Amino acid sequence: MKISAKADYAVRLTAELAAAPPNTPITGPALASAQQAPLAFCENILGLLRTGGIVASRRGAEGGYYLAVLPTSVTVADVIRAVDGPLAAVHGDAPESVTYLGPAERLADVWIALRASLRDVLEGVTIADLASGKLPARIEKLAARPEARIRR
Amino acid sequence: MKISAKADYAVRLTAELAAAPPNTPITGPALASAQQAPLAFCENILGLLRTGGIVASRRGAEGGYYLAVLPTSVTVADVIRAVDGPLAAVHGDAPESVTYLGPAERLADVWIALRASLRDVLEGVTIADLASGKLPARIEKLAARPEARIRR
DNA sequence: AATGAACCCGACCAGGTTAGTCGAGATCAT
DNA sequence: ATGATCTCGACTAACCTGGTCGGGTTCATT
Repeated sequence: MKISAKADYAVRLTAELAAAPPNTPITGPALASAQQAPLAFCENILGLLRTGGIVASRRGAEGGYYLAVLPTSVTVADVIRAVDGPLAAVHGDAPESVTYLGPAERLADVWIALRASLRDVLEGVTIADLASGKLPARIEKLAARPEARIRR
Repeated sequence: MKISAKADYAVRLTAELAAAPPNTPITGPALASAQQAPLAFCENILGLLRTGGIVASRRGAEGGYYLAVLPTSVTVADVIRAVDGPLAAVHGDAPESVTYLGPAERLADVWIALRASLRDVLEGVTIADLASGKLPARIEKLAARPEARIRR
């Protein structure tokens, strides 16, 4: 249940692209330094985002990376799936494909509910939301709950 | 964003203990075979659950493992935390302790909302719920949503 | 056409985590 | 006392994650 460095960087880089004027490529080094992230790893991730259809790139001089889709139509979930694969998996398999015995029988439904709840958050926030600083009310409300900020 | 084998097994083993009559120890081998899980690994996990205060054990003949707390008062979240540590972390750190620059600034709130939503599910299901097969209405509803079962 | 800036892509590496093993020692029934 | 039973912590092998490196390709500019 942890958010990988790859996913974290991927979302940050995509947000950075969404904040720039459309169709003007930004170079890898510029992106990496804007988010204070290691360059080589960033270009690695940008490659994944490209094969995932989220960003596009132009080579050569005046080249760089730019969004391949409208920032309003790509969600945080899309970005994470592009670099990490499916959002939730129980040691490799999809939650709906595992079966349990005896008293644990209903556990599959817990994992499925968990994934649904993950999706509700991650598919509810677009990259445009993030870049503009205006999160949807549902998300703001969840994040603002007093107990949401304590460690546990 | 994946559920570890350790967490999965831990919940299953705890459910198995909850289904047995209280205070009668169940042996490691019995637990492992009931859930068709590798024995040595199970005993490893049971050790973690013991230091986490969720199960207790008695050695020697007629020994085994039993719940250290009421099954109605331990949640799935408690079990996972006992074996895997904090529920959500962004590459090692707590979500509320990371800070982001520029267009990614609000990302921390997304991660916090995500964790809150995780908790709502995992702290809402007790081991007793699971073992009895009666999940809380909120969870049932989430799991039953038609789109909850498709892969994506 | 030459130049140089920039992406592309795979190989590589270290360290940590994960899944799983094993033997030694503790405990209890008889 | 004995021996069967079971716990328990140290150990390992494989894999994944985060991260690097270098050579090759592409393309705007001059």
